[in-house]
Amino acid sequence: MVTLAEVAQHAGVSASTVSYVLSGKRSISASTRERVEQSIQELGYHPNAGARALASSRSNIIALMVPLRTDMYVPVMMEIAIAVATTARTHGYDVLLLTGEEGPDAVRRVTGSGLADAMILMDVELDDERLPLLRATDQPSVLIGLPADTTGLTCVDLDFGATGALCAEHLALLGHRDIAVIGEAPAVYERHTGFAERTLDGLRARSRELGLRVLHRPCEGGYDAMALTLARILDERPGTTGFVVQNESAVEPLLALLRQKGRAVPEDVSVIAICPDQVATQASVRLTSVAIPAQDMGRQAVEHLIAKLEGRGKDEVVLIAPELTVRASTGPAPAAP
Amino acid sequence: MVTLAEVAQHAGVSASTVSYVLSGKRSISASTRERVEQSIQELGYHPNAGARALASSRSNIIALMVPLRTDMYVPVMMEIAIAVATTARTHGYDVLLLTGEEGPDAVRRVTGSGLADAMILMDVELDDERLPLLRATDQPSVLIGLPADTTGLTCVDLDFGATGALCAEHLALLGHRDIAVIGEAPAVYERHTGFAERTLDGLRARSRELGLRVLHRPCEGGYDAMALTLARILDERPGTTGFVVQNESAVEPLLALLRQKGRAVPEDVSVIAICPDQVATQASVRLTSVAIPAQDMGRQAVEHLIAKLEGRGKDEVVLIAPELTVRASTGPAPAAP
DNA sequence: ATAGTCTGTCGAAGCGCTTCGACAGGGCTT
DNA sequence: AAGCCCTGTCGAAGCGCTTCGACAGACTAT
Repeated sequence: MVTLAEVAQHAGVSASTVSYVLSGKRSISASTRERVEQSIQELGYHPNAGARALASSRSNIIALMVPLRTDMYVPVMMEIAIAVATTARTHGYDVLLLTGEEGPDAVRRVTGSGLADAMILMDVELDDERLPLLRATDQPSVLIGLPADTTGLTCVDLDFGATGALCAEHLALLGHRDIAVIGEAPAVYERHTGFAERTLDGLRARSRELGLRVLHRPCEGGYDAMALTLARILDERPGTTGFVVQNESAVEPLLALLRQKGRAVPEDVSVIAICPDQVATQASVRLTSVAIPAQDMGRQAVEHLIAKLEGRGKDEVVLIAPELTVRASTGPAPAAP
Repeated sequence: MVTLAEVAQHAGVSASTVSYVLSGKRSISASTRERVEQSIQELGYHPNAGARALASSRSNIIALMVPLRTDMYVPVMMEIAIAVATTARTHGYDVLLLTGEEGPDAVRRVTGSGLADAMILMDVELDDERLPLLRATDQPSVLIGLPADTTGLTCVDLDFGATGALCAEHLALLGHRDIAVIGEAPAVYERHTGFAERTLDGLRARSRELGLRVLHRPCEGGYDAMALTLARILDERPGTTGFVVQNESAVEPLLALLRQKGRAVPEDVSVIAICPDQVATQASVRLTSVAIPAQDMGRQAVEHLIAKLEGRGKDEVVLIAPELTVRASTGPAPAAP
């Protein structure tokens, strides 16, 4: 293992000079800088992370807490995680992957040990146990998701309220009057993650203004659950012509079932999905959808975190504006029979 | 920040004693141990990761390199990553998330800086640029996947050859004679990741023994690509009655298309998927499938890595035996017309 | 010419921990 | 009773880096 001292000796300067070349915190003459950089190259020097962390009390590591359960939006989580990792690297940070398993203890461990300089939390619940800890520590953090009380916190999330409203608007504009919302699995609502409720609230509020009737049904993914849910919806509101689906694993079953029942998409019924673009374009019908901007969320979370680490940046809630892309699954409501 | 020294003072012992209580590397009397543990509790002490890494030259961190591209098996990757993280924690290790983006440089950086004690690589290509580096360093590593040359390496993977054979056997046993393999996107083959080829080789070899005719077609996911691929297959081999699908995003489109063409599953055609169980059970038909044991792969990779870190454990290739679960998508071949 | 200001470099301290050798004291053996 | 070996504890060195204050030398202002 090559050390700073060896580089210094090789370049004929003192250790501190090498350190300053590396950090740029003091001015160094062009000639020495070159000599040092040359030596670093030749010897293949890499600063020792532990020593650096100890001396500077900054680890250059960001902790990312991902949910342990994988009952929803797995590709989204993955995409966020990857976006976080790549964005962090462009700022010279590495990412430590924590699972939700340890819960609040993980927060204590990370802040206590100086393992990471800051953290990003995903899958935040409305009244998350980790929040008091985050507020108590002076270590910067960013949430991806929105808890009930955001005071003293920085949060990044899709504006799910606006997303719901956008869906309502689109369907209303096409002349639909009775719409159904296929929601996440009941477990998601019980866990109080918030985003599902916010979507629904936004959608309901806008629907009221536009005169839409809304029926909401949570739904486990899969064919059987969807079949049951759809049957109930059509039983209760046979005139339903618009569907908003917020559950990746219900999308394809829904399309198959509609097909099977002889209801053509988009001629007879319209379907909007709230899902990543990839899902929308690969479905059996190219879906009109509101995208979940996973990359953007990950990237913004990191940018805000870095801003806080550098003393810039304040607590704030960043809601990303939803965008609806019209594809082949929505069309004018059929004339009333 | 509480330090070792403060704990020592609080407990009325020396710093080294506290250290030995923590590490258990020397015997400590029950009474002092208790006193020290008490102090640790009271003061809320967490050892400083940087200092520990510097002094012991072990970071207690495992690096995990995940693929940057997300063109395939994303849920599998995620599941593996989570399994790695949780298993690592049970052994006292944390996980550093690296993306494939940096390529070989990431390996240099991690080994050079002592950021991690060991690494796990996913998405290994047959002739991966990172392999020479891994062989050159004395830092332990485990691959998830199988390169062309495994000498000096430890690898964990599903036995895709046996997986292919298993699919062939199942279909042959049911009386099918003409089968088609819907493979991964062409890009996957071009990248030489190996697993797709191995599946095919295993399947072809067993098919030859069993007298099956095999048609292989790579396929981008999605409805349109699948439609094209299926049309070509049925054009070339109209008598095809068995499908093996190794591409998550082709599964549902295939089922929809078959339905649309009036070919009933499993009465007219049988479909086997090579995919995680979750996908198989949530599809519009409950799919007979060979599971991709993501959790198991992640867990085993960590176990082997830990073994190497502890001096036990040797270079070896661990192939996980595939298991075929019969569900509702396969049945006897229809009588010849 | 003198004092004052920069610029570039160095030496030394110290970050919080692990670990090695030393050693006091108690229990054996002989 | 002398010598020995354990067991449990301590002190000190040192891991590789950052950073602070010091300072030599070159330059500017008076």
